[in-house]
Amino acid sequence: MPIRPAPRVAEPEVCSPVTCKDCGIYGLCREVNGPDVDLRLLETIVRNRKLFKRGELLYRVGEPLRAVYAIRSGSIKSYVVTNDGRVQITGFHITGEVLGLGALVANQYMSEARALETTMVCEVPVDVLEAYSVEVPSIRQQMLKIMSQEILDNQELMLLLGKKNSDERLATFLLSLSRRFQRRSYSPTQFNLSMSRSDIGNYLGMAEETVCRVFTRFQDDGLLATERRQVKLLDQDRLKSIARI
Amino acid sequence: MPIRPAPRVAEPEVCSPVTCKDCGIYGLCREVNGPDVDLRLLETIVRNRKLFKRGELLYRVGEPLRAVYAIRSGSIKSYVVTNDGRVQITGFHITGEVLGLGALVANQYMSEARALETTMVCEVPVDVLEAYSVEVPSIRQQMLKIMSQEILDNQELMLLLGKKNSDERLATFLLSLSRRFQRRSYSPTQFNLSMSRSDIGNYLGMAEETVCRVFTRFQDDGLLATERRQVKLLDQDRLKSIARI
DNA sequence: GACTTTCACTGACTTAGATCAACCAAACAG
DNA sequence: CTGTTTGGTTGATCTAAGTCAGTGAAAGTC
Repeated sequence: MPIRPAPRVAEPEVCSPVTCKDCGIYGLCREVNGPDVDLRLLETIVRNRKLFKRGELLYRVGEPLRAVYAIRSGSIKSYVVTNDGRVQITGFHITGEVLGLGALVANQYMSEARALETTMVCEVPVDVLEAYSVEVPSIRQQMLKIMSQEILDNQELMLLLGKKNSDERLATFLLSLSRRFQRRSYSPTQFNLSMSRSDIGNYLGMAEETVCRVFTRFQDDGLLATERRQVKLLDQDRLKSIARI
Repeated sequence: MPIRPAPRVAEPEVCSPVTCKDCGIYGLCREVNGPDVDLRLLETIVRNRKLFKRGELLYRVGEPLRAVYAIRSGSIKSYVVTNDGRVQITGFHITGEVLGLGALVANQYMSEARALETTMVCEVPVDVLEAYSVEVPSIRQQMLKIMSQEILDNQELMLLLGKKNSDERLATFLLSLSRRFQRRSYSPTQFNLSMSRSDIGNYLGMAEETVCRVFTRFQDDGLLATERRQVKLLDQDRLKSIARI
């Protein structure tokens, strides 16, 4: 049996709320706060803060679109369900990201969304969003950009599920999270996973046990250090070559 | 070795073009041909027929959106490619279906599309489409409906790739094709597969050989009859229970 | 603080499906 | 018409990852 050092990593940092600058709808807020526009959107958004506890539902598939959500702090999972009850997680959303925009197409939510931990969101009612997307053209642009990123993310997940092995899947997952934390001004090398091993396995199409084993092997190989949900990436280059990014 | 009867199936029917009534953009054509609108859209569409031979490319990922396509006859595959060259087919499109609408979000194509056989399409230039979607509100509705179906199809594929075994995958695939042929007024029980076993395997995330083996087993079990690309579904109920639909 | 539940991890074993290799039939090219 | 290529099928073998079972640690709960 190989000796594994099981290196300690720092305590989880307090989950601080994102600044508006790092928020996915900052573009929207900034636009309506330009020289010639009033503060109504920002005010509406700021007034509509909502808190979801771990496990609470934001919306269900098929429900009429009420609002889209920007995550100020915390994290959320999106998933779809078969008629025989099997679940496929289709995305994790972290602080600063926006979800629910896919619902704009059909005017109803296309998936279910559930908080992974205590999560504070800015709720943007759809009528407010639509009114402003008419008044301020670049809001429309911003929304389309987020929606097209959603399509690309889905395609990337299809590729991962259809064509990658377990090592590639987990490496891809960790590097994607890393990149997204960096974009929101968090550390790209050290972060806390708010989802369970089981959720990761579900998302990546592998068994929970396999997720654990790959984590352990990556740790043995000096690629990263983990302690439960705290992760420290030690060799991003090698992870990239494993993920084939 | 079990004796397999290898039942004969009828010759492939001639691939006849879809009637406008069965076409995915019929709603659009009909709208602009209502009592108070002129014939410009239909004329534009009918004038812009294009023929693609097997293997020819309709568009590449990243190319600026020029037009969307309605298939009059033939079939097309959409796919995405990793930077190391692996391919994941994300959809097959048959006669009567519309493709390219996903590109409206980012104003550029999100995947590559290639003809599986000699394929006749109605090309709808994006400026024509946009002009009419302003004039005729229900065209916008029709487009949104097709786009939301695309999102749902992607989610279904993620679920299939992440959570289903080989039998479920192939049964799901065949029943999905069957339903779509039926919608376009073709036989739901007997049809021609325009894609190779290798393409089916790629789409469903399984090896070509596994696709063959499952076809053979389904045939042995009396669920269907195949001869190369010609398929006859013999027991849709049992297929449904396998697919868990 | 004791009890229960949940979660992460590990080992032993099994298996679905991949890979490798070969063959045949149809389609195609000259 | 003949040689060549492509696509579909099958058998033999291998292996990556799933399943089952058990343990310990952490996090809730009363």
